[in-house]
Amino acid sequence: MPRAGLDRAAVVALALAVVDDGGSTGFADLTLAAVAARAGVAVPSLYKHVAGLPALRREVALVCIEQYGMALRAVRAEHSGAELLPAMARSIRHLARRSPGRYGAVQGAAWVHDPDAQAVRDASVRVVDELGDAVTALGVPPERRIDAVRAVRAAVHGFVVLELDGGFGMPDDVDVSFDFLVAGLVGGLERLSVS
Amino acid sequence: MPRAGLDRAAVVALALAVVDDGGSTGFADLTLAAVAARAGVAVPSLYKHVAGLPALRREVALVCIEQYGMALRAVRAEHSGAELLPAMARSIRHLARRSPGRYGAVQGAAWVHDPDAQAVRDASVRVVDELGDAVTALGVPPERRIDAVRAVRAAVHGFVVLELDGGFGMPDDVDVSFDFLVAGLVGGLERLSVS
DNA sequence: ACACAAAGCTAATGCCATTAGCCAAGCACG
DNA sequence: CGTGCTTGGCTAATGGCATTAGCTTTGTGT
Repeated sequence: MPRAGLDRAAVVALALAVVDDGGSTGFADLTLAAVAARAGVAVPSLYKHVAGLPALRREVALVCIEQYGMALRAVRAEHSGAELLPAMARSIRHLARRSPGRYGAVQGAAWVHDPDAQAVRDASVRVVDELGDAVTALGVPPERRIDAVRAVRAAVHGFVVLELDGGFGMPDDVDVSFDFLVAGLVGGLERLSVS
Repeated sequence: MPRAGLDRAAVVALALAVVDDGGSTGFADLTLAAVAARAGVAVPSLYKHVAGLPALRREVALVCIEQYGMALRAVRAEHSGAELLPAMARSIRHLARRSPGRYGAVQGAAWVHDPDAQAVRDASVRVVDELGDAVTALGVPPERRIDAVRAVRAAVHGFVVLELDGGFGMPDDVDVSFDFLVAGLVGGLERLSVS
């Protein structure tokens, strides 16, 4: 029987493929059995490369969060000033729609109290910092920065989650609603810089 | 062996207790085994009262969504005009913090494409209608009503989800951030009525 | 050519949901 | 009071999953 030639990275890549194929619940539904099937290998063989399902989830989440952060950094390289925040918001939604499973991996903050997930936490902090720069570029004063970032995260994340779960029953144009939300957000934050 | 005297309602009540004890993942972690243990009964006995785990989840979700809707209706009975929306937002967050597991049940919109979940969908629609009334009371014009409701849902839901998952790393006062978010939301929507 | 580490495997355990089929409790009616 | 049926409980069996233990084979490095 020929070897499959797996390694840690290959297993994570297969897991990402499973997540991608699983729609918006792809991450929650991630299973060692599915990864093993895709690798053409028996389930216990995976333990030669990853410590178990929770560890694999952690690795997958790390990749997804880093990808998320890279997307935001790319946005920052191409936009500035008041354009930065709306561009980031659009980028986040775009990412979530293109890879709903991976977006789900970014969410599930089981990491918060997991001592083995420092890398995941660090990556999350970098993402939040990007958003902080964007609100600052909007003129938000430093003492409001945290509140502003929280508001942005809440609004964008909430919208995306509701959209992915099909929570917006009406067929009415969701793009318009998103632009409306972002415009309101930007307007509200800009007014902070003058008042 | 004496009978346990269960019925459908009792099983759902036990399931709600399991959800309540399970923190913010209580709904996701709901298990027939846990319910059976609490009932002092073997797992298969539950099938005499509910059709299975998915069905039990549906029943639990229905209770939670109706409770959610009742809370909003209670708010509407006590507030009006521009005070209605902020009061509802606070009520939603309060509910979520007091019963994170139940809030999780409201979320998981697996119901959207489940033919057996019409009652759940109907209850959700009633909740959204409450919010629609609140934005209307703020002076939002009818053609913006849908966008406004979506923005409110996204912002509040996003905030609550991030808060429950511990997604707000900083210890900085989360109450202040929530008030900030709600104030921004109300301000943005009010400006629609004049422009 | 040999030895040893790494990468597969099978077998076994345990937890969960679900189905089938058995048994006893309690009520309903003669 | 008894006879019997409905009903709510049970055990046993099946199948999916994760995990652990321990065996075997492959490849590589010397």
